[in-house]
Amino acid sequence: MSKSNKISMSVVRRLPRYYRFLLELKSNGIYRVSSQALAERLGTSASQIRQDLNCFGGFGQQGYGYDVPKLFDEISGILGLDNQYTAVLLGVGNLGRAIINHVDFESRGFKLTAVFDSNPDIIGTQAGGMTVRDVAGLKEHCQSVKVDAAVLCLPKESAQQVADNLYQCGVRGFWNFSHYDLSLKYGDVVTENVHLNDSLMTLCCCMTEFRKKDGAESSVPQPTAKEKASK
Amino acid sequence: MSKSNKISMSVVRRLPRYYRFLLELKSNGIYRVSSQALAERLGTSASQIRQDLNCFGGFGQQGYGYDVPKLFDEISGILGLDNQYTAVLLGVGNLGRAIINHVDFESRGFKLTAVFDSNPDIIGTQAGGMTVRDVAGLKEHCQSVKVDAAVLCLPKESAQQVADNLYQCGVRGFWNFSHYDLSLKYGDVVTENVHLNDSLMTLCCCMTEFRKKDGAESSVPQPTAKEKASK
DNA sequence: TAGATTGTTAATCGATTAACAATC
DNA sequence: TAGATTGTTAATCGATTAACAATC
Repeated sequence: MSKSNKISMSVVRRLPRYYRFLLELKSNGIYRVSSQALAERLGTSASQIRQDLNCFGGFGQQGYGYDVPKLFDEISGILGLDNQYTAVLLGVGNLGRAIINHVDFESRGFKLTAVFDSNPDIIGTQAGGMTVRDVAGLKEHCQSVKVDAAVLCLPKESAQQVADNLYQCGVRGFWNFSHYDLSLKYGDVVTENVHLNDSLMTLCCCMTEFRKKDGAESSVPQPTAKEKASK
Repeated sequence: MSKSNKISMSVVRRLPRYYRFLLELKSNGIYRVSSQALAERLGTSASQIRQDLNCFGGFGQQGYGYDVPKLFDEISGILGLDNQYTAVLLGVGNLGRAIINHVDFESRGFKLTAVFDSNPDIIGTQAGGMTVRDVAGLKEHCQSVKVDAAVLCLPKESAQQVADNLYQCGVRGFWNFSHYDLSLKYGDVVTENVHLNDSLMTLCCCMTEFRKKDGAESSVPQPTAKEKASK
C-alpha cells in the first residue's frame, strides 16, 4: 500500500474506469480478476493495468491475480472517495439543476451542502431537497461553514469573478461547467473543467476526419478500441 | 492548407480551446496574434501552438504572426463546424433537457432534429421547441430521415441496446452521457464519452493528492497552469 | 536592411508496451 | 513441482520542448 511514486494525470484519469468496472464485478459476486481479464474488458493492455496499479504498490498476488474487493477498496482510497468534501453549487439553471439531480456526489467523495443563484425567480425554489439561496449570501455562508469545493454552472461572464470570491473564502476545488477556462492564478487550487461545447466539437472533428478518409487506412483520430473505451 | 499529417488526439482536444480564444480575439477586433501571445493566454508554449497548427499547414507568416480571422476559419474548418450533422437525443430527463437547452449544437456542427424518451409522462412534452417522441418510433424515424449522430442521456441499463439500434440505422457518431462505456464493436463509429461521475472522482482524487502533500514540493497531479487551463 | 516570428528539425521527456525473473 | 500471473525493468513509441534557419 502506498508506494508514493508520483501519480501521473494519465493514470488518474483511468482510475474511475477501474473503479466502475470493479464495482460491477463485485456486484456480480466475482472475487478475483487478472490484469489480462481487466484489460480485455476495458480495452487496454494488461501491461498498462499492472503498471498503473503499481504506482501505489502491489495489490496483486503472483500466480493468482487481484482480489476484487480489496482492489476496489484500494482504488476508492486512492480516489479519496471516503472524504466527503463539502461542496456548493453556483447557478441553478437547466444545467445546474440537472447536475444536482443526476450526479451522485455522496458516493464520489462530496457532500453538496448548498446551492446558489442570482436570479430572483430561482432563489427560494427547491433543488435536490435544498432551497436555492441568494448568491449575495455566499461569502457569509462560506465563513460560517467550511466549503472545500464549488461546482460552477454559471454563465461565463460571472464565472471568474465568483471563482475569485470562492477562493478568498478558502475553496480549493472547482468543478467548472462554465464555458470559460478558469485561471485562478493561485497554485493551491485544483480545477476540473467540463466543457460540453468543446466535447461536442471534438466529436464533430473526429466524425469529419473519419469521413474524409472514409474509414479504411485512416490517419483518423480514434477508431481504436482503446480510445473509444476511455475518455 | 491541409498538410494531411495525421492529427493526433492530443491536438484535436486542444483545437476547441484555440477556437474559443480566437473567437474572443475576433470579437474584440484583434486581427493579428503571435504564437507567443496565444501561448501566454492559453497557458501553453508557443512551440506547441506552432507545432499544432502545422499539422494542417502553415497558416502564419514569418515575422508577422497569424491572421486571426483566417486562423479562426481554418480551425473551424478542421473541426468541421460547417457540417450540420443531424442528431437525435435519447433520454429527456433532467440531464437530457439541460443539454438540449444549454448546448449550442448549431454552431458546433450539429442540428438537433428530434428527441426521444420512453417514459409516457415525458413523451409529448416540449423540449427545446420540439415535441418529445416515443422511442418506440426511433427506427422508423431514422429510416425516413438520415441521422448522423446521437446524444445518449439514458440510464446505463438501456444505453448499449439503444446504441446498437442506432448503429443499425446508420448512426456513426455518439455523444455519450450514460454511465456506461459504449463499446460498439464496429470500427466505423466515433464516440465521445462524457462521464460526469468520473470527472467528479478525478477532482476528488486530485484534491486528495494535493492535501496529502499539502501544496509545496508536490508529486501532485496538476497544480501546473497548463493542465489547469486545458481539459 | 534589421527585427520579428514562423516552419521545421533535433533533443528531451513521459507514457505505453514488451519481456521476463520473482513468486504464489 | 508445474502453471499462472504478478512486479518491475528495458525497449519503444509518441508528444512536448528547444533551437534555429528561412523568410516576411
